[in-house]
Amino acid sequence: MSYRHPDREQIRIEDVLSALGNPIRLAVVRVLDAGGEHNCGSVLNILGVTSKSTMTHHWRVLRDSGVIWQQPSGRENALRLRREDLDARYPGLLDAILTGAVDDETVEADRERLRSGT
Amino acid sequence: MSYRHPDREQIRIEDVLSALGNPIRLAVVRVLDAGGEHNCGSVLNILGVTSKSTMTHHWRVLRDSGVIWQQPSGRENALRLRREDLDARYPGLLDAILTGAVDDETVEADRERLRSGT
DNA sequence: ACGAATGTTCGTAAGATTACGTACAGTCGA
DNA sequence: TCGACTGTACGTAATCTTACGAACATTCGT
Repeated sequence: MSYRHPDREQIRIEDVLSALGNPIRLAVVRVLDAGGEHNCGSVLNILGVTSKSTMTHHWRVLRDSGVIWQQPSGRENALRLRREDLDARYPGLLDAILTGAVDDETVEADRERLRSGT
Repeated sequence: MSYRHPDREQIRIEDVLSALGNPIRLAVVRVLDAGGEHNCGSVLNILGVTSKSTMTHHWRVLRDSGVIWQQPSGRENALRLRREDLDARYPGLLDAILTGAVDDETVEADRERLRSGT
């Protein structure tokens, strides 16, 4: 069986934003964007967190908002970022978000360095 | 009395995304971006919705996430989009979102035309 | 066919979000 | 100073979100 995904034209920016406005789901997108083949378990291992059932919820949010493809393949689910669709509908959005997430880490690390020692 | 706003470096992208992942708040940002002087009441009138107390909640979310400035001025609250800070931290993000919101409306209107008549 | 592997579904629960009315605090104008 | 105006604070309520364990369905390898 396969999942229902929104068509490209059915994607809505507010759904994309609220999907990515969650640390776990944003981290998922960063993992998928970094490349490589991924399934639920591999992402779960990389993030080193949460239960499978919790992730099932996050997969649905990401799928329903149009951010990822999730396709059963054997007993696994192949996961892919819908970059082409997102770039077509919202040029620059995904890159700005991914770059911003990296920037947040940098800024956070800088603040940390300042706090402990000079 | 005035409000607590995050410094530019304290802004976090996930907070920005979840703040804007709400139709009312996204609409607020579009109104502020369109220019002109605004206070709570003027935005409330333009959007033509919801109660003042509900909006007080949304002002807080937008303020705490670093999306807007909210400054008491007389008996009103001046509202301004923190475009410089957002552009500095997340280049291209705000424009991509605002453009995307417009695009969503266009796509929606096209789908509507197709549904009713040819 | 059996057992291991992958991921979903279901039930449950704690906490967050959104919404609204009423009461309140501060400011302005007459 | 009094009343109107702007917006917040508080209480309440419905709904959504996030999380997790246990049971389950499907697929793979042997």
